[in-house]
Amino acid sequence: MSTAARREREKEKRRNDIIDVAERLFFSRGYDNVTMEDIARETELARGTLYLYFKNKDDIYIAIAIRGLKILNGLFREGYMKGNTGIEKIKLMLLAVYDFYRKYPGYYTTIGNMQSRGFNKEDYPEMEEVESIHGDSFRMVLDAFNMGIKKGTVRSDVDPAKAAFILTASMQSVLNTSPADELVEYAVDMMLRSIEDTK
Amino acid sequence: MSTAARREREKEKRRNDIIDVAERLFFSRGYDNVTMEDIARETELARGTLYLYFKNKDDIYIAIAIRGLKILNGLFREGYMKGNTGIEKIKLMLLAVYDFYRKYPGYYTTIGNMQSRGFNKEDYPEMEEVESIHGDSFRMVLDAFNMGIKKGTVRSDVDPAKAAFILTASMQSVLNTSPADELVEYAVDMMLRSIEDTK
DNA sequence: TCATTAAATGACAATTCGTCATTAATATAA
DNA sequence: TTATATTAATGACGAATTGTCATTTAATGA
Repeated sequence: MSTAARREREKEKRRNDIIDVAERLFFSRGYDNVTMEDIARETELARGTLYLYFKNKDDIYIAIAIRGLKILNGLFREGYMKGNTGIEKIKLMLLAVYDFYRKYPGYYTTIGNMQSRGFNKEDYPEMEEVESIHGDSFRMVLDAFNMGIKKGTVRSDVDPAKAAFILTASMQSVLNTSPADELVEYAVDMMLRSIEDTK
Repeated sequence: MSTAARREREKEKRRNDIIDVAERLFFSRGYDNVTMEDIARETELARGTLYLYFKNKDDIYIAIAIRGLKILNGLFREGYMKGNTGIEKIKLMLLAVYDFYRKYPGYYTTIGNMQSRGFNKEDYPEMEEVESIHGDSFRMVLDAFNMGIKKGTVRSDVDPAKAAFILTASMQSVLNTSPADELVEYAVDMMLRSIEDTK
């Protein structure tokens, strides 16, 4: 009776195996220097088979980015939980991005590339999930701002949504420049300084 | 006697014509949706001829980005000149980026794409020029910081190099999100607030 | 006028993509 | 167990596109 269920599991497993192989290859050689043939060879499948699991090469790339986004989102959540005050939560979440960047550089660049490619939901329905995860992360930053303002650790004249948006975008771009630790710390301090309530 | 010189001019002219056509196509359809054949057709040249003027498709793309960088650099210079104090120069240069983004969205995204592709100087010698223009722009921001610190419009505990770097990177990434005017203004204010001397 | 140099051409091989008719494997029913 | 139906996998194929190079065309100047 559970045949169908097992089939489903196996399919999921195979899908994941493909992503495993693909991400290893993409991370080491870059998107353009990996062919579907390469992925097929390493997974010991025929090229055509890959297309039973993914629409095309981009589709695999998005799947990898989603894995990364989930990890990043988890780190965000940790930061959010650990921080006691609003401003502290914000700081820890900014540092979480840095942590992610260092621990998972492959995922980091994959996410960046995916964003700049601008896939649309019509062609790639998984982009819904991307948006959803992103929204979840953003909501945490927003919450931290609101809490900070209410409790007086964040300046009351700060617009939570705008500031949350700007801070996360800025953090991202600083990391895109492959900066030294020192610069990142400095950037975090600068950002916090611009929102901190110092009265 | 000036035959060689004229030849040189004509060659330069043709090169520019190719860039003209290519940028029109790239801007309207995006890099991946433009073929060398398309560019050849519109320039009324054979495909092979394009390769006499450019190493390959990426090479054309870089040439377009360089055009954009020169324009942006000019806007930077304007802002630098117009501003009376250090902080004012900084503000005007940040707004110059925004101005560039609005007036030349095609160049803006081309530059962004080029950066994320990470071309190296060995394969693409023109990347030297890219670096040089970039360095020139950066130097102006840096100068403005130094002046601001000396004259007291910028906080004295700000590290000019780091802050200059972070500010420009942040501005760029905010724009990458296709923001509303309102958000950009807010971002500029936030950034300035973090470096302003308010004593 | 004619030989030399420079510019342009387009046919070619190579790469890689995504499809699809066919084959193989697995599950279900008799 | 055997036959049938369903699901999964295959790889040959056509299409698109890239960059090259031997050949042709045009321009120069002796």
